[in-house]
Amino acid sequence: MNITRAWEILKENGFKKTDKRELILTMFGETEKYLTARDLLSVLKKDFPGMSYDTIYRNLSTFVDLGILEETELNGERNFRMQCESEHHHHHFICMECGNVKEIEICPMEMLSERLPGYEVESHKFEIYGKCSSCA
Amino acid sequence: MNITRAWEILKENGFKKTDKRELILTMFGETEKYLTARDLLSVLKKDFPGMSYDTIYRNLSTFVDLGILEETELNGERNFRMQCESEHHHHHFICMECGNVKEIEICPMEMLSERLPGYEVESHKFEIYGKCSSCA
DNA sequence: AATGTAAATCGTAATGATTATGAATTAGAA
DNA sequence: TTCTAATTCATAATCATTACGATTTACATT
Repeated sequence: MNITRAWEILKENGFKKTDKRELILTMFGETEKYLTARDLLSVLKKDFPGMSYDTIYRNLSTFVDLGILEETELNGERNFRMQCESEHHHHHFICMECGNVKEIEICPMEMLSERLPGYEVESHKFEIYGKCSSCA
Repeated sequence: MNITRAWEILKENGFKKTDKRELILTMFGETEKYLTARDLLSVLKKDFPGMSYDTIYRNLSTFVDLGILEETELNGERNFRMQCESEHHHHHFICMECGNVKEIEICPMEMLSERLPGYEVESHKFEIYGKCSSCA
C-alpha cells in the first residue's frame, strides 16, 4: 500500500483530505514497522501541538476499516502499520528488538481446515515473535 | 490441570492456601472456557463483597507465572483458562459464540523454523476463531 | 494453643489506553 | 463565495489494569 493509493481509497469512500491525515499516512509510509497511537501523537504534536488522541484513534479506525492499515495487539497495546502490498494472504515475523516485520508466506490454515469438520472458521491469528537477523 | 495439582504447585512455591484462591481455582476448574478478570469478580463478589481487582489480578498473574493458567488476549481484554493437561505443545480453536475451546494438535512452527535463517524465534501465537460445531 | 511474621487481602486511588462529547473549524461541493 | 457535512479541538469519561498503605490471615515455630 502506498500513500497515493490510500488517498484514492479515502476519496472513493467520501473522506476528506486533511493535513492531519496527510501526516499520519506519511508516518506510516516512511516505516514498515508497527506504530502505536502514542508513537504517532508524540511525533505529530511537533507540527500540531493541539492534536488530540481523538483525531489519532478516529483516523486509525477509519484506515483499518478501509484496509489501508493493518492492526495487531502487542503488550496490551494496539499497533498499526501500512497494509502489505502482497496480494496473497500471509503472516508476520515481528522483531521485538527493532520492530522490523518480515512476511511469512506460509499459512497454517491451508493444511488445517480439513481437520476441523463442522467448525466454522471465521478468522485466525498467526504471528511469530523474536529477534531478526540484524538484532540476533 | 486439575485443582489438586494447582495447589501442589502453589505449595511448592511457597504460596498460601486462601479462600479467595480456592474460589478462583474452582471457577476455572468448572469450565474449559476463557474467563476475564471481570467474569471472575462478578461471581466472587457474591461470596466476598469486599473482593477487589487487586486480589483477582494478583492471583491471575501468579497462576500464569506458575503455569496453572494460560492467557490470551481477546477484544482488548486479557482472558484466562486452566492450562491444558496435554503435555505436548498445541494451539486453540476458540468459539466466539459460546467460548468453547478445542485443541489443535498441529503447530505451524515445526515446518517453519527452517524458513527463518538467522532469525531467533522466541515465541509465537496461533489461534483460530469461529463457531464450534454446536454453534455453527 | 499462643505467638510472630511474611504473605495476602481490602479499600481505594492512580495509571494508561481508548472512546466520547459538544463546540469550533475546515474541506470541498454547489 | 457560500453552505454543509466532515473533521478537529479541548477536554472529560470510561474501561482495564496496576499500585499503595493499612489491615488481616495462613502457617511455621515456640
